Amino acid sequence: MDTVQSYLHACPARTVLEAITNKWTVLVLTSLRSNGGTMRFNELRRFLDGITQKMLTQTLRSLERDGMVRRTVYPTVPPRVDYSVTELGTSLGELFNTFGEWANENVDRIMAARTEFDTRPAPEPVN
Amino acid sequence: MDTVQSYLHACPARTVLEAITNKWTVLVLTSLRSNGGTMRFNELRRFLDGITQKMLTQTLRSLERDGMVRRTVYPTVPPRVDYSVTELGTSLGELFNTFGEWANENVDRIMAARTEFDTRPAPEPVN
DNA sequence: CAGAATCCGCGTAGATACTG
DNA sequence: CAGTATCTACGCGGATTCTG
Repeated sequence: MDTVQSYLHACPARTVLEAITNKWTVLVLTSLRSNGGTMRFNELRRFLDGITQKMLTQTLRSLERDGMVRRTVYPTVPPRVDYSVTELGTSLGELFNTFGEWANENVDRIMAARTEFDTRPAPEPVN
Repeated sequence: MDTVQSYLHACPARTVLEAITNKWTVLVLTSLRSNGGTMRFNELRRFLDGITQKMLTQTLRSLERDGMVRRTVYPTVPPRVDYSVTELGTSLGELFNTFGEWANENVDRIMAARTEFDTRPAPEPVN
C-alpha cells in the first residue's frame, strides 16, 4: 500500500489546501463573493474588521497569483484598486458554501463532543 | 452592513475551519477513511510517512475531542489502540472528497495562473 | 506498541512608521 | 487611497529522549 505522503507530495488537494489554510484567505474570498464580487482595498479592510493592512495585501496577492482574484488599478488620483473574484475563485467559493452549510448543521455535535471530552474523568491509573 | 468579523466570531464555519486548518488533520482523517475507517497508532504513523509522533498524537487527540475519531484502548501487553473514524468524521471526510475532486479538476488552472503571475513583467514606473 | 515530556527553529501574523 | 518596509512575538510543528 502506498503511503499518504508519497501520494500527497504531488497531490492537487495538497496544493489547494496549502493555498487556503491560513487565517484570511477563505474570509477574503467569501467577503468578495458576498458583496457582488468586487470590492476596493479599504472597503475589504473595513468589512473584514480586524485584518491588518499587511495581511490583507498579502492575502490578496496570493489569491491574485492563484487566479482567484483579479486586481484592477485605475490610474486616478487618489488611486483606486478593485479586487474582483474570478470564475475560478467563484467556483472554489461555492465549495466554501457547502462547507459552511455542513458547519451550520454539525457545529452543535462538535461542541457537544468537546464538552463531553473536556469533562471526561481522567483515566485513573490501575493500581 | 455587518462586518465579516462580527459575523464570523461566533460562526460555525470559523469553528470548523480552525479545527481543520493545520498541517495534518485532513490527512489523518483521509487516511483513516481510505483504510476501512480504523487504524492503529503506528499503522497511521507509517502510512502518513513524515508525521512525527508528537503531531500524530496531537492531531488524533484533537479529532477525538471534536468527535471525529473514536479512540479504543485494548488493555493488552503490548498495548493496542485503535482509531476509528466516527459518523461525524465520515460526514466531514466526504466534503474533503468533494474538495479533492475540485482540486484535481482545477489545479492546472491554478498552476497556470501562478506561472503567468510569476513571469509577468514588473510594472514599469511611469517616467 | 503507544505514547509523554522537553527543547527549539522558523514562519505566520501583528504593530508601527512611512510613501506615491 | 493603497500600499511598502521593518521589527517583533507567538505558537505550530519538528527533533530528541524517556516510559508503562
